[in-house]
Amino acid sequence: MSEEKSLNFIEEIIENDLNSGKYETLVTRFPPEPNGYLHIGHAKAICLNFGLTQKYGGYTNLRFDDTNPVTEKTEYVNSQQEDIRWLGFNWKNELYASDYFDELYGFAVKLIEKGLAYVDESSADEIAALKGTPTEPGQDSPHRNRSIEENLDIFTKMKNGEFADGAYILRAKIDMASPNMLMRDPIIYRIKHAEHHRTGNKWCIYPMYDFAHGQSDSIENITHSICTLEYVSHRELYDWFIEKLEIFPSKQYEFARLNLTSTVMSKRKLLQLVNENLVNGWDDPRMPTISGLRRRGFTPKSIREFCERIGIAKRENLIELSLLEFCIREDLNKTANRVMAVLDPIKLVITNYEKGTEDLIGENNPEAEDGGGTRVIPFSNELWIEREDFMEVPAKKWFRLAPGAMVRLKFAYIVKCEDFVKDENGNVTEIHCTYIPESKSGSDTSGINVKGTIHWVSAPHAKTAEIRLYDRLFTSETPDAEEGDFKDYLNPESLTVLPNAYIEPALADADLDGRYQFIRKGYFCLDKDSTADKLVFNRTVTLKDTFKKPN
RNA sequence: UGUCCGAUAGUAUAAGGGUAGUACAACGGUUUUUGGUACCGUUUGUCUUGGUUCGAAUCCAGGUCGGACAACCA
Repeated sequence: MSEEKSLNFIEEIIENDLNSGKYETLVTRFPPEPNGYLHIGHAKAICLNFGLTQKYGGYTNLRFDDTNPVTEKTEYVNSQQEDIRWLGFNWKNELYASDYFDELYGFAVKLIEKGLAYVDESSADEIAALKGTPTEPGQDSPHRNRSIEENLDIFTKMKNGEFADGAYILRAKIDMASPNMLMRDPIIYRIKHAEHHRTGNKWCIYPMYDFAHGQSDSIENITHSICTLEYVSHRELYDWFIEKLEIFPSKQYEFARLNLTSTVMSKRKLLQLVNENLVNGWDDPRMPTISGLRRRGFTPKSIREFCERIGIAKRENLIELSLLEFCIREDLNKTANRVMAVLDPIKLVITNYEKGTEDLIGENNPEAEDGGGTRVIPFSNELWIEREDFMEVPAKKWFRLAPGAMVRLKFAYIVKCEDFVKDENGNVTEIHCTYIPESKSGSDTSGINVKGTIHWVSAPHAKTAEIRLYDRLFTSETPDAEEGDFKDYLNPESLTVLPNAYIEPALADADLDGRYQFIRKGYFCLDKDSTADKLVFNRTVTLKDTFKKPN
């Protein structure tokens, strides 16, 4: 028997509509405004819309909602397309609301002819004054009852560029006393003498969102127009236009947008972080943008998995960052090769190692489906190890290096700490060990069992690299909800740069697509800032750490 | 003071009148040449008050709490 996987509320609606024969083909759309970069919240909507048509058949359009020429740019169109493709989705048609400007203009004329729209020369303040409040009804504009002929005449002149911005607007004639503020004669066209990224200067009037979105859905025969909760109150208007215009009845459904702990998601706030140089651009690896996550080392698969796991519902939610971290660890654990890098080095000298150097064999990834293969790792009597792997006075349950203690050097020998050197400030500068020749990894006949295994890099063979460690961008789990400015809660330690870490020589061939586990330190990837002489690695995420530090 | 939407473990999400389940998190254990992985286990929940019913997370009514709505933005 097949496993019954439960459906979310949108899937239920779709299955009902398909089973009842209401629709034969499912058509959805992803409709971003090209005015910024896509973030993980958009990824949720992308996975939903494209995922639905992958599951039920039909197709998904990519439609740019470009009805406001002053905020939109081709640059954003391109970056948004790149991000959607990177996530692994392909749209059926690439469309633009601006493709429909002629048709939309015709719809406006039709509404005027039906006596359902009028031009209004009131100022923005005057309109606001008559709008009422959520608890009080509004009042009719003095221009509400102009003749159809006059409305048509002025609207034509608006289109022909005879008026300055703001001189007139076109409003739907609905009900100034409606409990829904959006139904109080909403503005549907405004004059904007601005160059549009696609239509250039052809138009000087542009439709508002409410007069473009539903009609665009209808033109494309979108069956299920899925958007976020803040559009719930727009649905009444959405349906009103479709009804009065007598066009294909697309239906709008709303789900709760994604909120993630310790970050912000609003475009306005992300823009502020970029503009005020609080991060290094839209693709800063600390940003929740798709491009930031990509640069950080997240995989498309991990993001799709995340979107699958968070679910689709109508209640507001705040997802814990740990779920995103789980998703990327789960993917990388199976795919990332294991290598060794020492982030905070201290010298370890093996006093009885006479061979000079030796090539050892290391497994690339025992968790990989194909076994991962092996590589050569050079070894010598002088190594770099992690400073935190040595304690002069070991804590309870410490099973790394300490005076007299033994540990396994990963892929190599067991060593015993015999001595250490301190500088005049009391800092340990060098650790002296002896090794057990019979304990070589893979052919250990020593019979010695040690609890600790530490990573290392041979000092004479090591390459250096810059390593960038990232932590959560905000110290508050809910920076949006805190008192005062959200920027007051930025985490000052969200970025730590280690300019001179040591990496094993095999990493010299790292490329931008590679994903690596630095053994015991986390998952890393090469950053685009790398040059031939200077490699830069980003830490995608740490390994899960269940070691309870003393104290 | 209005209208609309919502409420299930710490966080999400199922159960659609009949055993409140799953995942992440947390905690404990086994295995381990990564204090990782894998495997096993533990803790924690139906906002509230009534009603309908043999039986309610589910249906109904009232309340409480949270969110959205007064841009010539989307």
